Amino acid sequence: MEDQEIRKAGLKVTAPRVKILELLENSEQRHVSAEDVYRMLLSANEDIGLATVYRVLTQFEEAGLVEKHHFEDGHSVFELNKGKHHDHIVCVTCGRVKEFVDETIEDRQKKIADELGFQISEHDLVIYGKCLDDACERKP
Amino acid sequence: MEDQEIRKAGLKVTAPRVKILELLENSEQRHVSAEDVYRMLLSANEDIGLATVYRVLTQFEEAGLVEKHHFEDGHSVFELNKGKHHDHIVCVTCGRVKEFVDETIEDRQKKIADELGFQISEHDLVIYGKCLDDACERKP
DNA sequence: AAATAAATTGAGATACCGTATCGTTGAGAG
DNA sequence: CTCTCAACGATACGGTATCTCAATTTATTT
Repeated sequence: MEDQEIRKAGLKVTAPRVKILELLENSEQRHVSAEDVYRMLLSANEDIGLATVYRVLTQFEEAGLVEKHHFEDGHSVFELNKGKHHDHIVCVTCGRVKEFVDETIEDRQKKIADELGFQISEHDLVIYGKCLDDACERKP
Repeated sequence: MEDQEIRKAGLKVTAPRVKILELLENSEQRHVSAEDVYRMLLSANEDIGLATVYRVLTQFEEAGLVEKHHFEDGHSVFELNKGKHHDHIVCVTCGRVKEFVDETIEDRQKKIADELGFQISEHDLVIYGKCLDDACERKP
């Protein structure tokens, strides 16, 4: 049950939080924006304000339940935290997102930060490209 | 002379473009936001509108004269294009930015994109961390 | 050098994303 | 069940970036 996860995060179990968490868990796309979530809630006839969506997603992020990413187009997306770090590759045309992990890159990053006198808190590698999928089209 | 570069970019040589390019070339910081540029112009008693600053920077970007980067805090910065690709490491506290290049990482990226069926157009690796500089302080 | 056509400009309006405020509601401890 | 404080929805707001449009400027043509 979602209730447990929310409680564990130190948050009260409220309808919006449960609904949003459910939605994230059952969503087709792993990467959704706050607006996406809001629209999905409307479709589901849930009466939840946009401000609450942002609030809840931010709280979930602080609690480590979801991760937030800022892509170059200025769009922020949230995704359920699977607990495993990964980077993203985004199609510049259709917006499709894939995930990947590469130990070599991870190691090099640590080394570089070390050399430059930084203590890594996090990082974001995003590769932008054109995917070769047949259905790749610019979104409307 | 800046005129040449602007002309080569296919743009008319106008006062705002020359001033902005000069400013980028002589600026202390390599990484400046549009607002930064605007404020610098005001200080220099130039009568150039904010909209123009955005327009010119965007044109410069399209012409390849500058590069634009979107950091996680939602801040965009521009920097003169030295023609050489590099990535960034940003201090989460003081905002200091350093650049680096790592061939190993570059290679791995190409390989990953290949495997996932993407044709890389560009990429952005940003490492966020805490720098160990003595003067590191949160900005006012 | 003057005329002209096209591009560019500044000011302000506007769009956009995300945050803050505020009065109301409801979760959950006692 | 009652009470208190956190959480809520609505809406105003803030900062960044873009759009609109009349006025100006560029650079080409006379």
